Amino acid sequence: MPRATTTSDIFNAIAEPRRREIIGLLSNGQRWSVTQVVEAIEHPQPAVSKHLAVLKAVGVVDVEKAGKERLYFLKPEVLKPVHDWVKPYEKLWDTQLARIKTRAEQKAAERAQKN
Amino acid sequence: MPRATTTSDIFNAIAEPRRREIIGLLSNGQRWSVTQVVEAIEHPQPAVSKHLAVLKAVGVVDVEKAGKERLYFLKPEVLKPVHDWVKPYEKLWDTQLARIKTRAEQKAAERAQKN
DNA sequence: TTGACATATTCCAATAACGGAATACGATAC
DNA sequence: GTATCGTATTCCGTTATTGGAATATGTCAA
Repeated sequence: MPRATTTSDIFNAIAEPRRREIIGLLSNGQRWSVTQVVEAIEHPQPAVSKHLAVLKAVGVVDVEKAGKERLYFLKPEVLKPVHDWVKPYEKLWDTQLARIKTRAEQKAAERAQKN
Repeated sequence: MPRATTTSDIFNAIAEPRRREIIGLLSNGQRWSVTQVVEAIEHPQPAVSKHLAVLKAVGVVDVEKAGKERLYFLKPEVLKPVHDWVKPYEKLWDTQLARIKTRAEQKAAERAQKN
């Protein structure tokens, strides 16, 4: 069994850095033509069109026709599963950092006592 | 150019659902032997060992030897880049929901005025 | 209708994933 | 040392991906 398709879910779609970059561009809420995306990220037009097709397949972007242009825009809510999955772990490194910080403060307090 | 390696970064590593599942298991902060993981997720041992190897390669888990067992545990901070990347988008679907809510409230207010 | 522009699609080559099966390695116990 | 348990590794076949190049499709304007 090969690796899951890039279009099989949002986790596979965003594994590719340039696709995350495109999502980042569209995050300003504006509609972007393919040419604009091509100019922003430095990559040939066919490659960009392919990445956009993957993003569209998983639903994280959608298109609007405008004459000869295609205007892509973000559907951010499709990223929610990623957020929901990773959010709980935030607490783990938070508490770990908190623990380190606490220990550092304790040592500082000990040093202060000695003097 | 082929797809990026699953071990090339955390985004590629977590694209595979069973690897996310394993991360979920280890999120209780305990050390898990391979056998325990095998029993928890239903999957043959070699497959689990391979997934663990990928997770270890990107650093999101680490191992400790204990006799003939290998005890794996989570290094949650490696997930931080994923969290950091996706977090800003939260606001987008939040405001979108907020906008819908606002509109609903406006309509309710309009209806209230008519009566 | 011809041409120019915007975008999508197709074909290619190279690469790596995944599960499965078999097997190898390593540690303990007898 | 031999058996056994726990785990890792190797080999296999199938399949998708990626960028690149070339080309096709579609839309508008002159």
